Amino acid sequence: MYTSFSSSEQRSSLLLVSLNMDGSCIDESTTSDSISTSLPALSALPATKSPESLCRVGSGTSVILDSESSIEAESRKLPSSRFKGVVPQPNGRWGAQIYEKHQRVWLGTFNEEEEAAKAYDIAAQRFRGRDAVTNFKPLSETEEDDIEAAFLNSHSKAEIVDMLRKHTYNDELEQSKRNYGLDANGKRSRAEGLMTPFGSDRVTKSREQLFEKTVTPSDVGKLNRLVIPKQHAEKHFPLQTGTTSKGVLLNFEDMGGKVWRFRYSYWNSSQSYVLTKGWSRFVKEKNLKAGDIVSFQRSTGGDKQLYIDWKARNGPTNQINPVEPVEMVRLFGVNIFKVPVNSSVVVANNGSWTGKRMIEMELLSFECSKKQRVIGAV
DNA sequence: ACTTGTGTTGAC
DNA sequence: TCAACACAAGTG
Repeated sequence: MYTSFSSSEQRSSLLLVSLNMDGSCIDESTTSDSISTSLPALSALPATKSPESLCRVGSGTSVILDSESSIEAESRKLPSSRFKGVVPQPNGRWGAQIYEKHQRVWLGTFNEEEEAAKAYDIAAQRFRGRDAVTNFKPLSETEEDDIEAAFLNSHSKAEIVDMLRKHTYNDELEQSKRNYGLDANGKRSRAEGLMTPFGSDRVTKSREQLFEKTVTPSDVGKLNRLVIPKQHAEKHFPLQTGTTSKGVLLNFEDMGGKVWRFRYSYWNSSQSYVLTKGWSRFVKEKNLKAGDIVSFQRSTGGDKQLYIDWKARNGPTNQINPVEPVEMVRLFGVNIFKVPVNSSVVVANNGSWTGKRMIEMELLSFECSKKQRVIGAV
C-alpha cells in the first residue's frame, strides 16, 4: 500500500534544496519568508552544532553524500517540519502528535508532511475545539464543517486518534455523511465520558469467563507478545478474513478499571494468534512472570466489553499471605515503602485476583509518579 | 532488519 | 505546550 520512500531520496531533498523534489521541501522552516528562496537550506542549518554532535545513527539516517555540493553534506539532522504538530521520522516519513495535559498523544505516521499536518488539525479540533490553532483549517462556517464538527463530537478522542493512526478518518467521515440524513437526531451520539478510569461507573455488569492461559516464558519475555491458544482465539476472538495479518486493536479493562489496548493478529509464520503491541506494557506493569495466569472475560451485556485479569502462579484467587517486613523510609516528608521483590505482601485492595506484586508496582509508581496515560481517553 | 512511536529533555 | 533527539518496542 504505502510504498515507503527510499530514505536517501527524501533526505537528499533536505540538503539539495535546489532540486526541490516535489515542492514540499521548500525551506520555510522559519517563518520569515524572506530567507527561503535565496539562501535555502544552508542558512537554516544550525551552524552551532559540530558534526560530531550529530550522532544520530540507525535506520533512516543514512549518510547522504552530496555528490556535488562542496559542503560536507553530512548533516543527518532530520528536517524540521513547517507544520505544527508534525515531526520528522528517521525514514523520511512524518509523524503527527498533539499534546494534552503534558502528555503527547501520537497521531500516527504519514508519507506526506501535509497528511500529517491534516491529522494534527483534526486532532486539534477534536481536542481543543473548533477554533483551535491548526495548519490548514480556517474557521469557516460551512455546512460541511458543521457536519465534520458533529462527527468529531460524536466520537471520543480515542476513536478519532484511532482513525487518524489507521488513516481511516476520511472514510469514516464520508460514511457518516452518507448516514447523515438517516439518524440525524443524535441516536448515535455517544456519551463523552465512556472511559471512566476508576470505579463509579463500572457497576457490576455480569461477565462470562472466556478462558485462561498460563503464560509461558516467551509470553513474558522479550518477544513482546502473548500467544492465544488457537482454540480460544478462534472461539472468542475471531478475526475477519483480511484483518488476520493486519490485526485489530482490542480493548480490555483490568480490575482497576484501566483500559489496555492490544493489537491482536494472526502470525502466518508461526500459525498462531497473538497479542502484540501493548502486551509488553501489561507484562511490565503487572510484573507478570512465567507460570502466572491471565484470564479473559467478556461482559454478557450487549456491549461485549472485554476484561483481562491475572493471578500469580498457583495463587489462590484471593490470596492472603503473612505480611513480610516492609522497609519504610521517610523522604521529603513522605513515607516511602520498599517491598522486597517476590514479597507476598497483600494490600487491602478490592479483592480477587489482583494481588501480591501489585503493591510493588503501586509503590513503585508512587515513587516515580509520572506516567500513567490512557491514550487520548475521554 | 527496519519502522513506529515512546522516553526524555530543554526551549518557549 | 512543543519539537528534537535517542533508542526501545513493535512488526512480520
